[in-house]
Amino acid sequence: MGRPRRFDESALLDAALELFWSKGFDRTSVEDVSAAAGVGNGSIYAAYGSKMRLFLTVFDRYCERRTEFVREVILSAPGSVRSAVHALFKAIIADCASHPDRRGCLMINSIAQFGDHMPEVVAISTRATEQMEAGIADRLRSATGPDIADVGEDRISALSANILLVSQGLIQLSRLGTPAERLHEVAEVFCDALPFPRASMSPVY
Amino acid sequence: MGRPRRFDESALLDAALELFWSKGFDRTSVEDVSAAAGVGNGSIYAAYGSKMRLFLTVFDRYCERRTEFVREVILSAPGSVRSAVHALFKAIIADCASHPDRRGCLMINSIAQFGDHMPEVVAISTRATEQMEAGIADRLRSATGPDIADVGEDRISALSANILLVSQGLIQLSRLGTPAERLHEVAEVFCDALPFPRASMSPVY
DNA sequence: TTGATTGTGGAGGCGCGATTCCATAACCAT
DNA sequence: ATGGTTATGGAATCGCGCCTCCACAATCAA
Repeated sequence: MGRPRRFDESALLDAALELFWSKGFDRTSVEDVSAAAGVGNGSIYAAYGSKMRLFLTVFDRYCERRTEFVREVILSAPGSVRSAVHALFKAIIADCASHPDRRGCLMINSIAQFGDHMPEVVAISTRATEQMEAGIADRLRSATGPDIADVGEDRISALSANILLVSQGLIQLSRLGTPAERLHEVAEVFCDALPFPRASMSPVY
Repeated sequence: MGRPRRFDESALLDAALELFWSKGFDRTSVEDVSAAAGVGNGSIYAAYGSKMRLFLTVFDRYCERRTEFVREVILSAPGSVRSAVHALFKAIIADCASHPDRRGCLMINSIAQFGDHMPEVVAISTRATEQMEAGIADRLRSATGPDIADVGEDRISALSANILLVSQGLIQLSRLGTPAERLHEVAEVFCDALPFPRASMSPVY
């Protein structure tokens, strides 16, 4: 055993996330990360090997958190399926509003920038997307009692993907400066169209 | 009057578009554009001043074409509103499939990359988005006869935004390698949920 | 204590690519 | 034809940032 690591890895990754997310990969230099985290770049390269691998580590961490966030919101939301989806959109919109710089979602941003030449980014994103869809699908199934709705199992998956897709679309819209009210309107229209019974007519689960 | 421009500006912009779109802004050098278009970089700088202004010119051109594409598809689609929306998604998915490199949509990519520090990109994107939404809204109104559907004018706008948002989401999904069949399923589920009468029950316009 | 091993951070190498320069060419007006 | 003006494209500049290097520090085993 040699000298133990002195820097706080979690803090370093958080600092790097803040920079990569707010400024973007190219506009963030390793020096920036080094300065923000108070860690010499030698240590960073010893630990991660390259700027890109540092990014991938940060990105994976972000996607895991994001996945957990979506699953947590949709799965813990009480009431009808429609209200749960509504809660998801509301949480997403609130999350967007919490970033005044309109930085959007790092996963979406990274797919846009690296999707065509960084297989790792695609792999991590695909995995996260699948897990989020699975969480949404689990929640949707809570309303597929025989007398509740006629949403077949085969459509649950596509519908889950659709819901996730809309939530990502809302984030994209927010990047253009669309006010939260407008986002809520768009989300509302979608919720209204969901093939599930109205909240007022469904039992409380 | 001095010496006239020798190079074909349209060809230059198309060459630059191909590079910026397929490789991304940062991974495309001005030399690349110069070589691809057969135009010396001196001419490029004389005409556009900087790489970024060249990009903005290209980007604006792309957004106009994209806007026209969406408007053309949705407005010229015959039949019910639902089938028109379906046609839009189908066209979008086909367009994605025509790019085996899964490059996505330059507008979405650019918002992701420049949305937070390039006001021009946001402005161009916002304008394009508004025009696309307006086109979709026009098409939706073709079914708002008193006895057809009860979609209020106030919801037309939100619904239009929603439809556009889904089509952009489909593009994003395609970047992860989602097969066209799956995209069609997701689009289908959305179309089915639209608050318009079923195609089989509505008159042919 | 001492040697082996691994972490640390700052200084510097080094290549890449945006931008500028410039000698030359093409065109118009006179 | 000639001078004024603008276009051209290749060469040169120049700064930035990824990455490497290295002297030094901290820990453990013996």
